[in-house]
Amino acid sequence: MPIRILCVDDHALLREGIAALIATQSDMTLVAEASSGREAVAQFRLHQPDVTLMDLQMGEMNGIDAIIAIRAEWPGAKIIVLTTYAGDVLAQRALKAGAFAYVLKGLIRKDILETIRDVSRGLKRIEPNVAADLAQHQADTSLTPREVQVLTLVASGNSNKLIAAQLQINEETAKTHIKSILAKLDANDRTHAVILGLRRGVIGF
Amino acid sequence: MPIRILCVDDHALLREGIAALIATQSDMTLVAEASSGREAVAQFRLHQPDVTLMDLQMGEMNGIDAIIAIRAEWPGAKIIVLTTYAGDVLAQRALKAGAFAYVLKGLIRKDILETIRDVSRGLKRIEPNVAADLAQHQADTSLTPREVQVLTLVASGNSNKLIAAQLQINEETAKTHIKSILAKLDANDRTHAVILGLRRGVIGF
DNA sequence: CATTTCCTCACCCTTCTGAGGCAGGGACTC
DNA sequence: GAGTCCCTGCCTCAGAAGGGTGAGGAAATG
Repeated sequence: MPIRILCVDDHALLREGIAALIATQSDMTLVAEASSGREAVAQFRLHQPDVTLMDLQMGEMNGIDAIIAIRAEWPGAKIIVLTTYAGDVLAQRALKAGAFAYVLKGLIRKDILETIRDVSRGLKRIEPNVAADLAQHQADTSLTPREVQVLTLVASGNSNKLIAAQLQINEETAKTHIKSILAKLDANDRTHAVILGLRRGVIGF
Repeated sequence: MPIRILCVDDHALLREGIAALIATQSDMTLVAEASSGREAVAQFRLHQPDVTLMDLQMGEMNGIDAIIAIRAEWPGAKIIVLTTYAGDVLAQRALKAGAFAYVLKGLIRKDILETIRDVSRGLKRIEPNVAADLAQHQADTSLTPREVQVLTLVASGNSNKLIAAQLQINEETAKTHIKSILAKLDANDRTHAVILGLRRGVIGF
């Protein structure tokens, strides 16, 4: 009984690569593909695959929301996050959402196939790189929702005054949030904070 | 006589996808793969393919430098840039370096195959999206080398004083560069400039 | 109920930033 | 040789950013 796999990625070429890779394995079969989070949920509903390979960056519904949606309906769903690169915060969120593994695209075939087999057996598996990142930062206090909101506005080039206006809070409050963000991310200034936020997956591009 | 193709990308999975795609076409054959710019030049030297598919973001030597190196040796080399997403500046530089086409990953098979055929016949081809971006910004004066250098330092969270120290120039000069950058990119402040620089491919991640 | 976290706001103070204008020297082009 | 672009430097000055500290209310957590 082969491992039934669903592949979710908005890059057709990459899905093609996965398909080709899986086709070479006698114990695996690709039962469906999806190019967005929304499609992923639909396809999962249709096929209920043993393992789902899920990208995070997608158009219609991101991977993390898709993971949450799928596991809300099927708590046993085994999902592997397969992403180009993403900061530790994204990895953390994905794992918290119920992902079984977090692997980077660009890995050699063997590693990806092994991860699929491991996960299909119910084992969890984290990339050494990602694990190191997680270990390094998991102790760090992460940003609060409000701080993420502020940082996002900072990333758009807003001044404290404009941020305050948009969030309908006092400018002093905005400054307090900024100060907190700088301290938590260990950033030199707001620009640095934005870069670190991007790198670590706190804010999107 | 099939179109002989070299595929350059640091993602093994994506190369796999390309390979699978090309394998379905009777008039194309994949003669070599490379996972870095350096390898790309070596493989080109070995096989002198009709068409090269080249990613831009790679570890050892980036795609643009690889294009320049290859076309320095073989001015007739037909290279297609195949990238996930990149700003207009990168596209501009790639085309200037001698790329025949600039297409985004995530396109459907047909478009990619058509581009390969067009380029193999010597036609150039630009993505509509990318072309629009280029048209929109090509009038803009681009950043000077020094300004790019300054912006890169800004992105690392350096103050004007530190930037000046690292470049061994006066802080006032650093400020002049910053002012010029802000004006050219039409940015509100340095943070905004960094974001715009990232989006447009002026600076890397 | 006690504690903690988060969001909110306030005040003081120093430093940095960004707008504006100006100008000389070097390199390159026409 | 004239013009242009780039890099460099200087000045002023208002406004913004950031460090430090404190503190109150709301909500969640134990």
